[in-house]
Amino acid sequence: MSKDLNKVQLTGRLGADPELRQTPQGHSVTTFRVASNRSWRTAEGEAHEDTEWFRVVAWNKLADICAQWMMKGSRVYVEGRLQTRQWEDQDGQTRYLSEVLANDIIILDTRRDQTAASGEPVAASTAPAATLPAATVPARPARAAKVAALPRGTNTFDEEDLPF
Amino acid sequence: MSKDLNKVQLTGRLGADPELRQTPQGHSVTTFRVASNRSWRTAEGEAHEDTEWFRVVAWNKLADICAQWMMKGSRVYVEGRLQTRQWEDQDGQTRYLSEVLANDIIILDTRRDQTAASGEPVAASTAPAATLPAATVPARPARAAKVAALPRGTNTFDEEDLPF
Amino acid sequence: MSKDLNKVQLTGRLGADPELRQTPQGHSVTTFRVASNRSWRTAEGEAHEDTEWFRVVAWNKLADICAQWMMKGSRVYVEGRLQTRQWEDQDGQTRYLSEVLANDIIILDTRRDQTAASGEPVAASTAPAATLPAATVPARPARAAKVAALPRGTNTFDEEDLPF
Amino acid sequence: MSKDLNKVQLTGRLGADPELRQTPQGHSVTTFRVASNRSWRTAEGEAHEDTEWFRVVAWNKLADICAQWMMKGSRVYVEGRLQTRQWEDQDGQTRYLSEVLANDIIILDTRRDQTAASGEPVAASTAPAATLPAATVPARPARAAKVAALPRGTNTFDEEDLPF
DNA sequence: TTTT
DNA sequence: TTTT
Repeated sequence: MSKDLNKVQLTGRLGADPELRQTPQGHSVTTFRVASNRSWRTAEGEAHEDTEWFRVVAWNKLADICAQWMMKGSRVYVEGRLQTRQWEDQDGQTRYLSEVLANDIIILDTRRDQTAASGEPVAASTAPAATLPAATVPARPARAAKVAALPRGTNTFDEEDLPF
Repeated sequence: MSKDLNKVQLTGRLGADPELRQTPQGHSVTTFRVASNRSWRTAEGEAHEDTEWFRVVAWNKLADICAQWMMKGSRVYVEGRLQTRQWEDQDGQTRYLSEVLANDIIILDTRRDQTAASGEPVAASTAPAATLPAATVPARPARAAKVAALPRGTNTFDEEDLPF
Repeated sequence: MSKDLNKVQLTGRLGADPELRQTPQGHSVTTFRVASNRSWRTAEGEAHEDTEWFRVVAWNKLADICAQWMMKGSRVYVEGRLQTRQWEDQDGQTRYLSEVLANDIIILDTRRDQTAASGEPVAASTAPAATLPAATVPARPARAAKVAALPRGTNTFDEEDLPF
Repeated sequence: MSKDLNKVQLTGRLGADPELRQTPQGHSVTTFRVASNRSWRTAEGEAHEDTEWFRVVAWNKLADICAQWMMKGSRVYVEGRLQTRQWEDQDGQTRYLSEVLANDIIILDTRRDQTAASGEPVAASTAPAATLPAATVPARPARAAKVAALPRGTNTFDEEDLPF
């Protein structure tokens, strides 16, 4: 079996804050949705625009960084591979869900109103990169993990009991 | 609205011959499925492998080239953007289908048994690139377009009556 | 001869304003340099950082957009192919210069002090995308084209008399 | 300092066998040159072709795999980041050399006459991926490391005494 | 210096 | 559900 390329690259803005969860084994998993905008002109010169939504999943250290530095409205670059989960629904229909399993994320900007609560900029506002030491800023409050279902695990971690 | 990146790149082999159809407006549309293989080892050193299937759509000249030069088993590089179509099924459930709208394709090799029928290599066997003049080789027989449904058009062509 | 992949993708900030020139045939050519930063940790946990400089060339409409919307400090995404020009210097030594021939550019943000002169934001500050109609904003003053040398042309335009 | 994208992706064929060397610290370094072909038509329909040569460097395990599985004529996919080394030559001129520091390589095919010597296919002929267990095939004879100069190290390994 |  |  040969090795192939499977790469997705996208930029866009988060539609909501990322959701951080912990697996029973103690691995972090963060999911979020990204709106990627496109604008184009028809042959006649009419302007159009369009938004494509991506579901993104990040694991472990990358998951923690996402939860800490990104929020609703943040603009990000995401690179990863596309994986499509497939299952039978209650009506016996095959259902598909495609998502990007991230392996690299660059925060292109954070939301402007990030200073709202405190009145002064959180470090994240000048935070260049996802690789900055997390400890230098107060993490955003962890979101509760009201997790349930047990879909198929990713192959990176061989877990059968993911929290989403 | 800002312009964003939405790029998918994959290599893999076609699971079946490409399907070429014509829209009522006379545009060519070719669809095919690509199996992209991945192999990896667990921390313990166990070998694993996995296949991810992509649905790919190509339009116009690129559609014609795909139908002419590619077949079941061909190894290809595909680049395009990911688009997810979404609709309500008969049970009122939202269904999703993600596919790659190709804008560049490189034929990495054609199938080995391409000489099977005739006993001599079809022109595709020496076909270097997707950019070769199509007229220099006999096209593979067009597959019948037993087309029906009317999903959402792609924005590239503003068509409402796609043949697939 | 087969068709191959030759793709470069980078993000970074412009080290200086882009330089726009016109060829004798009336084609626009814009060049600029981009600083792409990288940070990493050694195995021992020491932080390091590094800047890689890219020379970028854009042609025609893309060249005009770059000159109009980008300036020193702008953060951009650039995609293109790498080409290395090569020549003999006066000492008979072979010299090389690699540059990215851009085919897609996304402006990720413009410089913060873009309002400096006028006290109010130039249109570029709200400029979402490189694809906006150029006519809606006053172009930055064209930089003079004090052009001279005649390096090897790009193959896109078959010109022998480039202005840089 | 922010984190940026610096990615090169190319396909092409090796102009010569890869050169494997060992650093004094015992790290493997393999270098090779890849010819990436491009064909295009002018507006008038004339066919043109062009070859771009890339210098590629791989380290450690990836270096070993390259040396073992690739040879002159092999077609490969290479992904990495571009780095430009710069130095003063004996005439005080600044010289530049750009190369791709590989982080992923896919072997797209091996050379057809790989069976030449033995009369039967080496395992590499069916070798799908760069990730196959090296031990299942006889390695190609290691090339001698007649190494000398001391250019600037790559930042991945913090070595000052590279063998090329 | 590759390949078709 | 994002953003300009």
